[in-house]
Amino acid sequence: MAKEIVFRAEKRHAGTELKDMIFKAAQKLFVEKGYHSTSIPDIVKEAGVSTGAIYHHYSSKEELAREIHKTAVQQFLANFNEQVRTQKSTYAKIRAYTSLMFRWTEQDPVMVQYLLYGRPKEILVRNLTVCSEEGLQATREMVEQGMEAGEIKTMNPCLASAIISGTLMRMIELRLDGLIEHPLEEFIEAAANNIWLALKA
Amino acid sequence: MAKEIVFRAEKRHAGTELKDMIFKAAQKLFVEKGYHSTSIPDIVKEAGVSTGAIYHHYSSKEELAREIHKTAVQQFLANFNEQVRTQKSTYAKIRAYTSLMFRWTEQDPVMVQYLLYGRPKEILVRNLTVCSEEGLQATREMVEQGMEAGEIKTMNPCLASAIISGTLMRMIELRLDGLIEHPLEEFIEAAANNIWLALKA
Amino acid sequence: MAKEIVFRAEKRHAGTELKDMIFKAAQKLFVEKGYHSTSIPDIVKEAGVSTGAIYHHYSSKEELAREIHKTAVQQFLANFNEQVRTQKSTYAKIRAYTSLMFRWTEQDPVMVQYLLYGRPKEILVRNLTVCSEEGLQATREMVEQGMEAGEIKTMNPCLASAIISGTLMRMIELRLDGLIEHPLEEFIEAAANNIWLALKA
Amino acid sequence: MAKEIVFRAEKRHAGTELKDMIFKAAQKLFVEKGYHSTSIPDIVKEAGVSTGAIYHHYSSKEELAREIHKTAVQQFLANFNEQVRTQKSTYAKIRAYTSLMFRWTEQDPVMVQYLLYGRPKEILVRNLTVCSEEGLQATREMVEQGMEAGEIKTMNPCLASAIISGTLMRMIELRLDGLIEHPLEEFIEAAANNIWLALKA
DNA sequence: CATGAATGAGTCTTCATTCAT
DNA sequence: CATGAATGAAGACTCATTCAT
Repeated sequence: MAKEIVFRAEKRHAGTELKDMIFKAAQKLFVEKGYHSTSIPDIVKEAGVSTGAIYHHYSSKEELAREIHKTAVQQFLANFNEQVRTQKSTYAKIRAYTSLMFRWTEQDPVMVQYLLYGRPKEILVRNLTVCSEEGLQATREMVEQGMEAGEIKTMNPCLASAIISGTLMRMIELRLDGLIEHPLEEFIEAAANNIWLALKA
Repeated sequence: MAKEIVFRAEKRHAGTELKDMIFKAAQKLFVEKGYHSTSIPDIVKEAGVSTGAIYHHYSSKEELAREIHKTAVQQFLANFNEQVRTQKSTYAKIRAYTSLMFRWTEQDPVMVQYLLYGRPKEILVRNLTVCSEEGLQATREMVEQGMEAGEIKTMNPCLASAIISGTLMRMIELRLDGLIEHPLEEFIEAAANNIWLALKA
Repeated sequence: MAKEIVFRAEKRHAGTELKDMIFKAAQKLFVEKGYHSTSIPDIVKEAGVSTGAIYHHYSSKEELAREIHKTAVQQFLANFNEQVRTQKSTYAKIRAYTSLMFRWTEQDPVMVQYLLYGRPKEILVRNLTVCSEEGLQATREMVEQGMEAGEIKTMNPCLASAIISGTLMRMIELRLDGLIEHPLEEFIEAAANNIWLALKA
Repeated sequence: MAKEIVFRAEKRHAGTELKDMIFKAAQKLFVEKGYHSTSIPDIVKEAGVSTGAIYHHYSSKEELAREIHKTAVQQFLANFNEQVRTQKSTYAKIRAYTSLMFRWTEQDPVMVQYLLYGRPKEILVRNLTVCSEEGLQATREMVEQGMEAGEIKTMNPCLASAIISGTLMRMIELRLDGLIEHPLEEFIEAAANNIWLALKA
């Protein structure tokens, strides 16, 4: 329980410090104020770089947003593969998934917020959060394997996925909004167990 | 089961047809393209009214968005009070809640979408969807009464609420995104039952 | 000295109270905030009438301004003819002119302000205040008669007029701006006498 | 008398040519058409720059107007200090003041017009022309020193100031309005002398 | 006569993006 | 690589004016 869990956050393009400063400043502002309310001048100020520098590293504001999104997704998937997929039983997977998301939220709320709210509705063509798209795939796969193995009862996979990801996302949302005051780590056990009650064969 | 359920959508200020046309056009566009990507000229075109008419009825684009939001919330609460609160047992309430939201989604997806995604993050100060704020209150109350009555097991109320509203919201989201192809009505029974498994004493 | 001096301010179009309310509200606002910063809605609020009423009585905002201007000029000329022109000696005329303007300022600052600042530069084609145009004529005539009579020394009539009207206007301006705290009546004697020193033969 | 008098008009921020072009175009238009009747597109056309350029150099139309005003005041004060304050006798000062204003009017009527009419009534909070505020201070000081030195008779200083500045302003006004057809330089001698008659001890 | 909802041209301003230095 | 002045299309909003009731 005391072993350190490291959340993957690979360095982007080593050597380009400026690019990283821009990335972080933009990520912070996009989450804080939203994509449209964040102007290039805002990022310029926050990152302490010049306008030109931004366009040197990203072809447009949109690409910058997409890049941040992509990074969030990649981190999510890497973490999921490493910590969730590797589990044997479905229950263990659900517990690991819960643990992953709750811990990550406490550790890097900005990134998780981007994953949840960064719904690039007005940016990207498709209208899905990470948790709807890549996260959905991952959750669905987990559910279907669980059913095949007879660990999860026969039910509509979408419903099963919705119970898992819906509950987790909602808890995170409540925590980020300040409506839950305790660290989410305290709820890992209970959340996973109750979700399991709804699904188990 | 066959009795017609009418969703409350009271007419605003009879006689002000234009106001209503503006309201509906804006609501549609805000959901479709998002608040910031919807310009006043867009609304003008969609509603077939003049720029001035919009500002005659709403003091600003923001107030227009707020008004739409408020209406959505009011309808939600009215429906909730009428259809859910009146139920006796907690299970019946959860079932009624599920039924309400799933049917409503099929009947007026635009309004429900506004309730879910209309998260006026960049508009209002607080960052909560209806389902986080008013909806949260409603769900929480339901949960706490259920616990007092011994129908729901003792657990963190936030978690219990998250299981209920998270699952419902996620199902609706998947449906609105086209990832669930069947009408949500088909899932009322199953969703309510499985949520109940996670909560019952 | 105690006899009541009445400043002419004939009623406009007896019977149309509304027109008068509009006139007064507009006059007040034009002086307070300037022509361009006063909107029709502003006048509607101040006068407590409807938009339509304004356009019923005046064909446009500009005409309203012109009407106010015209009225101010007419009052000025009527007062001038009655109180100044009737004087015998040039000194008496200057004294009467000074008295007229200073007393009027104390009695109806709004009207006088309109006369001075109401420079309808952006409204009318010509760029002259009352005091430049009609007032100029009046002053000039006074000056030229004084010269012919040998009371005023031979000098450029424009310069003579400028000394008279310039001094008076400046005093009024300082008073209206609050830089002179005593009523202008106290300065009638001194102002007239000193102006006279600059002009007398 | 034939020595060239140079009116101070220091260059602003060398290297920012555009800023200067904007400044001059706006100054011209504000004088010609008034602040409110001059639109940003008007300035864009007149200056031959882009909209953005204006906002790159000035934060708003209002700030632009204020900047022009400030510059006019600064030039006025610099000229006043250099040419008027340095004179020994009060008569010499009045003569120098007259000379300064009349010559300046002929040389840079736009700037002087801004000083006189640029009354930023609807822009600034206070309602005073340069000649009412900074100019007033300057004139008043001159008058009070003259009285202390026994050169000007004892009288209300406001009245004395009004005689001086009122006469000058009025002459300039008449000249700018085309009612005086000769260059004001021809009137320096006479104006100063007659003003002096009204004030001398 | 009076009303005030409706109009739409025009206003100031912002901001993503480019490019000469 | 980096800068930031310059661009201009597009945005939200205002307001004088009209007209059906």
